[in-house]
Amino acid sequence: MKKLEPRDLSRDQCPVMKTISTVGDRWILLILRECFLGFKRFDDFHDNLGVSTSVLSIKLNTMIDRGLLYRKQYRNEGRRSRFEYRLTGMGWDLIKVVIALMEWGNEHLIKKGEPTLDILERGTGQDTKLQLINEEGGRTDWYELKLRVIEK
Amino acid sequence: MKKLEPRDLSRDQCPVMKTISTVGDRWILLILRECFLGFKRFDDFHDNLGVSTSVLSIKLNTMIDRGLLYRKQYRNEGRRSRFEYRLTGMGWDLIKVVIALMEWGNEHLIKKGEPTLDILERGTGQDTKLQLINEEGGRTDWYELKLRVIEK
DNA sequence: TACTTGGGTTCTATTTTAGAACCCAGCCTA
DNA sequence: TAGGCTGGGTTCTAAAATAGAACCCAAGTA
Repeated sequence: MKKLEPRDLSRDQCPVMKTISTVGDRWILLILRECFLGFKRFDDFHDNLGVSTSVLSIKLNTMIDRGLLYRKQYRNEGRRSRFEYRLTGMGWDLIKVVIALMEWGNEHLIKKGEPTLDILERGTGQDTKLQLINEEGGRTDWYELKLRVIEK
Repeated sequence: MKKLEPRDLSRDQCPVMKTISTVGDRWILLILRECFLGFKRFDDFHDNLGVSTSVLSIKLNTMIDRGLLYRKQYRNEGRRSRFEYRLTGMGWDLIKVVIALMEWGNEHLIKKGEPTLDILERGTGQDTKLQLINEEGGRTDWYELKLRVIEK
C-alpha cells in the first residue's frame, strides 16, 4: 500500500478543493460576511452588496441547498410575513475563513489610521488573532508546518 | 464624532470585502492551494486544476499584479528556460485562509475513513488547529466574539 | 379592492469561462 | 541553419454567469 502524498490527492479528496467548490464563490463569500455581521434579510444583502436580485436569489438558495443557511419566516405586527436567512452550524464554522480574510485584509489592504473591522474577545475586550495551535496547546510557527495525508 | 459601527463600514473600508475582491475568486483560491502544496509551474497548475490555459494565464498575471505571486525564470541543463510562480510574503500570509478552508472541508465535507490533507507541526508531528488567541495568549471561545471598528 | 411591501423572475446585453486550435519563443541536435 | 521538442501562452467560438432593468406574484392592511 503506497503511502499517499498531499500532491496525490485527487480533487475529490482534497478538503481545500472541496471547500472552494462549496464556498469559493465571490458572492457566497460576501453573503457570509453579511451573515457574520448580523444581516439576515434579502434586502439587507441586496443593498449592502450591490448584487442583482437574480444572482442574490440564486446564491442564497445555493447556500441553503449546501447547508450553510436556512430560511426562517417571521412577521412583524402589521407587516407582511418576511424571511430571514440564518447561518446553520455548518455555516457558522466558516467563521474561521471569514476571520482569516479579515486579518489578511487588515494586514495588507487597509491603510494605517483608517477605520477597519476587528474581532475582540467579548468578556475582556482584548484583541484576538488567528493562530495555529498544536495538540499540547502550544503555538505552531507558521513556517514550521508539514502537510500530510491522514485518515480522520 | 459619531462612533462607527461594523455595519457602517463601506465596501472600501471593510477588510473582509477588500480581501474578497482581491482573492475571492475560485481560480485564485485554487491556485493558492497549488502554491501551498509546492507546485510552481504553469503546466502543474494546468494539469491539476483542469483550467483552460487562457483563464490560467489571466489569473496568474492577476495574482502577480496584486502582489500575491512573482515569476522567476529558471533553466534546467539541456532544457529551455521556464518560469516558476512563487508566493510573495503577502501571498504566503494567505495560508491562514487556505488552512481555514481545509479545516472546514475536513470537518464538513470529507467522510470519516477517507484520506485527506492535514497540517502537522514539523518538529513534533503534532496535529494543529486554527484557534483565536487573545492578547494574553489565552484561547478565545468562538462564541465570545465582539466585532468592533478600530483604527490600526 | 387598491395599495404597499417584500422577494423574487424574466429579459437583454455584457462579461467570463470552457475547450480546442493555433502560435511564438527558447534550446538542442543533425 | 533547419527542424523538432518543449513551454507558455493567444485566439476563437460556444456556453455559462453576471449586470441591470423591467416586470411579476404574494402577504397584509385600510
